[in-house]
Amino acid sequence: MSLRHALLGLLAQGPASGYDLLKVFEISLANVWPATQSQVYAELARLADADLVKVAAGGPRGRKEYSIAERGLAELRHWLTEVEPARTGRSEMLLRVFFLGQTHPDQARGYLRREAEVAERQRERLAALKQVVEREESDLSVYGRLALEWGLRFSAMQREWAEWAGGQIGGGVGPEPADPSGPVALSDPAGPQGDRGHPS
Amino acid sequence: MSLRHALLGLLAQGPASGYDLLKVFEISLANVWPATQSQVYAELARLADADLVKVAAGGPRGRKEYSIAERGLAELRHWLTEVEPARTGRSEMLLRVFFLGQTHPDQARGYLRREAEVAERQRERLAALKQVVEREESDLSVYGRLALEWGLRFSAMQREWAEWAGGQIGGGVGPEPADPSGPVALSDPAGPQGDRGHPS
DNA sequence: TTTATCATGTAAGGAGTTACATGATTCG
DNA sequence: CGAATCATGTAACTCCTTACATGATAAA
Repeated sequence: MSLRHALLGLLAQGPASGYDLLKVFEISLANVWPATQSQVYAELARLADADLVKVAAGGPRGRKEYSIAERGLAELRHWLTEVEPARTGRSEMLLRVFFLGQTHPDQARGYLRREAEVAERQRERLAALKQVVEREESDLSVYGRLALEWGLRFSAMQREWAEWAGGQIGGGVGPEPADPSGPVALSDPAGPQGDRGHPS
Repeated sequence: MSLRHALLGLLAQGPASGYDLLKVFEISLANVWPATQSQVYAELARLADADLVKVAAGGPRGRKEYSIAERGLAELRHWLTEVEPARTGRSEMLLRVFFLGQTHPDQARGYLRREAEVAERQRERLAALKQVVEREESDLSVYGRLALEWGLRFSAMQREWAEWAGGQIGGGVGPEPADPSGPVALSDPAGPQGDRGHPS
């Protein structure tokens, strides 16, 4: 139920319409908590229904201005300080890594190289944003900067890991004979496979 | 649709029942792609229906043994090499960071300190697992190791960031007067807020 | 006047979670 | 015999995505 809290958090910084909030999701929260138009409008309606926000209808073109209510602020603070964050990460990127043995080493290396490149582009984008933010003496709060720094560190880590990982694969760099049907092909009858690593 | 590919990936390593696969999800893929019992059984049925896997019914107690079909293997390889990974990360942890200005600096620091501790425990757990894996001369494929290493690097990064971030907050370490209703309280009428950082 | 932007909603479906429900077999 | 484990499924609900649908106002 974190979309709810994202909306409360934004409304705690000042009143806004669904449309306004949507913009913030696109520009600013896109990489932390993406949300679609459908979702935002629906959740705002629920929030108003639960008296966590107040609505002032009647702006220019059907515009509704939402502002946080006492109960909403209380809920936000409760969530921030007393609710244990869910850490159920899903990573399509890592899921693929587990099964990369099903491809040629060359393809596995290619996959990791592309990941390294994507991470590097991301890092550069954030580094540029950081420059802008620092130069402009900031609209951006301390906390926004912390998130930005997380992104920088994450993308640097990701790039370094992907480069290292690419180097770990096989010895052969040129084309090698394909191994017949997988990496180790554990098809023992005694149930499937032993333990595997579990990161994050 | 990655649960589908996770199942195909596991079945590519050898036949298994839904129950077997569930175990793998609990032990091994839990941190990369968690899945529940409901989900696994339902998806296996769909997979069989689409002829991506074959079923051999009739084990001891209603046990059904699934094995990957040609089409399934083709789909798996296609996904691994030709489908661009979705990078839509959601992070409850970072979402909170954005709104930490709604609490006392002390509480914000507390939050980040707890995150650092959680990350450190995670790191230790993975480091221990790495030792085991290295000592046992490994059932764990090269690729499992790559994922494990990712987890180690990620949790180290997370811990370092959280410690650094805690230090960035306020100057005051003792109790400070609460600021009335938020950090900067951008309640300007000219639409909501400027740009904010967007990490990963 | 046409186009872009502002502004809000609904509907259908996929994916995930939690809870319920049932029964067979093995081990102590 | 009773408990643990093996083994499979269904139902209800929440959350998210994609697509459809509509209309007002501001700027060129």
